[in-house]
Formats: sequence, structure tokens, C-alpha cells
Amino acid sequence: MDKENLRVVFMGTPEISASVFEAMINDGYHFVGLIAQPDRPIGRKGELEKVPTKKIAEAYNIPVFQPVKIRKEYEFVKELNPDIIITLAYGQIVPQGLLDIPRYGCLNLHGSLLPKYRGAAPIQYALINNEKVTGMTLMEMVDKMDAGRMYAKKEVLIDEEDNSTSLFKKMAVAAKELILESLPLYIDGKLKGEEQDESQVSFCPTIKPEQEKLDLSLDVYKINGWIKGLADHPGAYLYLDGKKIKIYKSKVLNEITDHEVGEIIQADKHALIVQFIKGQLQILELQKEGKNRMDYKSFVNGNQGLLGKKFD
RNA sequence: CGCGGGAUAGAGCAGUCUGGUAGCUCGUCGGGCCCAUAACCCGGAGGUCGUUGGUUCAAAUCCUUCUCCCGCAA
Repeated sequence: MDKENLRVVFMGTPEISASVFEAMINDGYHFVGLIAQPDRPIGRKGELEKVPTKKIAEAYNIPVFQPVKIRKEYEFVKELNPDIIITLAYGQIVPQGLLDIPRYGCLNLHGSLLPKYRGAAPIQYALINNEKVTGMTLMEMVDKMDAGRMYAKKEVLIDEEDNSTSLFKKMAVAAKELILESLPLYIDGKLKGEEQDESQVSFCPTIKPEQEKLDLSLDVYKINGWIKGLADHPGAYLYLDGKKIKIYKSKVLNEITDHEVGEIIQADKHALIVQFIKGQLQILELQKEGKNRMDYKSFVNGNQGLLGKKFD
């Protein structure tokens, strides 16, 4: 394979995409374009913030395209005359007409070990479900979501301390290794690939804002999973005295169930502990609306009389 | 001008309505108790109350300017 003469288009938007994009650039791939989601206003002031991949593309003088609806606007890709398209977390459904353009097709880096966790939020769901292992899959894009032929995988171990932020970093590393190792083999036709076993398929749809509110009907392990899966952004929350309290870091303490669900059963300088179904959860870092994120000690110091109150 | 909360000691907060000696829970330093301790007791240090201007005999507190932080909405 001749990297210099291979015309590659990258499609991706967030930080993890930017990191892999830059690694490929530094590895010598010749990118003729970046396709990303449009810039969106970010923060309270509503200022436009360039998407992460766009910053990389501009630094290396790679043309950037940000169609509002790729489904309708993809004629420009033909002019780029790509040999292959690499996608990672682009954020829109890619139409068949676009998939047909490059002669080597379109490869997607997906954040799970397919066929498990097809869909938009595989990394978060691996944490929510307290998985011990996940990984990246390099696969062919087809018109059905994440259903294409798999060419290579790389496993990533999840440990107790991982949250969404740390796991995304691990996945980015795995994604870089996977694409840099596997792409030359793919181009040279040395990867025969494997179809997905449809009987093993599971899905993980986008997490909706209302799902950020923790569901007290879930057991303590699931609650802890959601907290990890949503940390550090956007954060899972419960209400206390009508105020939203985001919980960023916690751990399952035991399987004692002698208090009401949601009740604060300890609140001192040693620990902040809340009762949930099937066990008790120690809360380590949290944030009250209007306040900064803080550790449990600071929260307890500034909020006297927590003992016995209930989260809902 | 999208809506709302906030800025007080190293941390988290109360005090602001009703102007009058800077307070609470911690941390920290020193001492004590104890077989021992993250427990308990005694003592100390540490704050021009975010910024600008004003009202007043007197401003953390009332009026005003600006800056920054956070939650929501997009």
C-alpha cells in the first residue's frame, strides 16, 4: 500500500475522532477532506465553538465540510475523489450514495465489540452495564446501523475506577492502534473480515437528557453504572430538597438494605452514604445546581442536617 | 439583551430582608488525653466580605458599574 497516494476522507466530530484523525495524519495518510457536524453554540454565551476535528483539520490545512444534512448534501464528496473514507463518531446517518463513492468503501471505527452495543452510545452503555471488557471494532459501513462486515477488533479492559471520560481516552488509544495496524492490511486485501452474528446483536441508543436523572427503581449497581457512564459529562443527577444534585463519582459500598431507598444514612467527614435497592452507595464527588463540583466532605460541611433526608 | 443561582479565612457554607465587634462545619498549627486513633478535650494562626462608584456617623448588609463561576435552555 502506498499511503502517499491514497486519498482519504475522514468523517468524525468529537474529541475521540480528533485524536484518531491526528494520529493518522502523523502516520502519513493523505487526507483530502474532513466531514464533521456543523459548529454549534456552546456554553452560556452561545458562542460558536469549532468542533474538535475541525481544529485538527485546519492545523494541517485539510479542507473541512460541515453539511447540515449529509443525507441530502454529499455531491461534494465525489469531487474529493476519495479512495477510502474513515468514520468515527460522525453523528449522522451516512447515505448509501456516499458509501458507494470510494473504491475501497467506507470503514467505521465503532466503540464496542460488535455485534454487541450497536448504536450511538456504546462507550457509555458499557459502563452503565458494568462491563469488564469492551473494545473498538473496525467495520465496513452499510446502510444499516453498525451492521457491516467486521475486519478487526481491539479489546479494552474496564476497571472499577473508569468513568466515561477515562474510558473514552482508553478507547481513543485503542482506536488509533487499530486503524494504524489494520488499514494497510485492509487496503492490501489481507483482511477477509467476518459477518456479524445477528443473534448476538444488542443496541445502545442515544442517551436522552431525561435519562440523566437517576432512576431510583434501579439497583445500586445499575445506579453506580449510570453515574460512571455519564461522568464527567453530562453527569447523572438526583433531586434533594428540590435542587438538582449531580453525582460524578461514587462506589458501591455494601449490600445492606435497612433504610428507605434514597435516604442519606451517613453524612459526616468520613463518608456520604445513600441507600439504594440492593445496597448502599458511597458518594465521593457531587455538585449542587448553581455551585461548583466538590468532594463529599465539602458538600457535607456546607449542608448541615443531611442525615435522614431523601434523594428523589 | 434567553431563564435562574452564586462570589465572605486553605475548603464548603451562614450572616444581607430589618446597616452597628466576622460566625458555623472542616482543614491546618501547637498542646492534652489514650495501648492507640481518622475519636475526644484545650488553645492558636489565618478574611481590606469578587470589582467600581455612591448613600450614611457607620456598609458583607442599601443603590450602582464591571468581572468571573455554576445550573437550565439552545
